Amino acid sequence: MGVETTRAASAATVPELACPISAVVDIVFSRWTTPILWTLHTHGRQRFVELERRIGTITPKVLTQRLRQLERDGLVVRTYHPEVPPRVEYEISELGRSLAPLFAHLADWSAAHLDEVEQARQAYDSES
Amino acid sequence: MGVETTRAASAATVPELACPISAVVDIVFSRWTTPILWTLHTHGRQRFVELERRIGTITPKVLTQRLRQLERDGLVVRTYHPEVPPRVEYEISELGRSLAPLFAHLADWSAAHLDEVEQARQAYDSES
DNA sequence: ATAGTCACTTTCCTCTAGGTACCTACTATA
DNA sequence: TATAGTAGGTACCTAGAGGAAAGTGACTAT
Repeated sequence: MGVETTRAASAATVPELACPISAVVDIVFSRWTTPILWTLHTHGRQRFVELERRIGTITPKVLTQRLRQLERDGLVVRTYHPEVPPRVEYEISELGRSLAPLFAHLADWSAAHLDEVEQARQAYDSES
Repeated sequence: MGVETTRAASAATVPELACPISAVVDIVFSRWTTPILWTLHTHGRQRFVELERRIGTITPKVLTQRLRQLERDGLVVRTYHPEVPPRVEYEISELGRSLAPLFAHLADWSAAHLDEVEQARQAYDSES
């Protein structure tokens, strides 16, 4: 054990064998990606600082990391304008927009069932 | 700092202000929950060791933690039979089953667009 | 001359999720 | 006698994610 580093790592650490949607979950629902995609979706093309201010609690380092990852996955398009001061704009790609019905589906489930989750938690916490 | 532990933590760390689906994502797509729910969904009610073997790479400690969390959130029902040796069965709750179309939607997106993500990654890695 | 803007980058540090290993009590089987 | 199976609990440890804060470079405004 300890030999599987590069490509065998997927079999050792990623639980995709038991779940065909794990790959998508890693891409779309890793930390900070849904607030970024949601902000980009609702406010359209915008600059780095606008994203930073709208999300509010994210640090620039993490925002850069997540945007790079989203760009690499083809969900976000980055446009660099070599001006002074530099201007960079981010927008959702075509591929990213194809997630919109999925997010709407999630929002629907949230509206319909989130209070049931809250009730289940209160019941669980109060009994045992 | 360090004072916000119980309820102020949600405002300090959770990015829900910018994204109305963050709460659902935390509940449904936190680590190991999709393999567990998927296995429970496809193989029906089953015991702890069956889940452990089917998922394969999960440790019993983490499996216990995740199952407790899913039970608390009302997505999974745990049934304890006080026999010797003890027998415990897990199954998806009604609330958990309401996630099925969402998971199907995700599987559809995966089948339709996962290769585009892979292509985007290769393009990104080869150029810069 | 100083401060401010933008889009990051870098360094340092903390926190915790998760892994390893061992433990429980009881029974059936070899 | 010893081992395996059952569903976990507990203690310890490490790797890595993520936060805080300062720096960078080129230019502008005061």
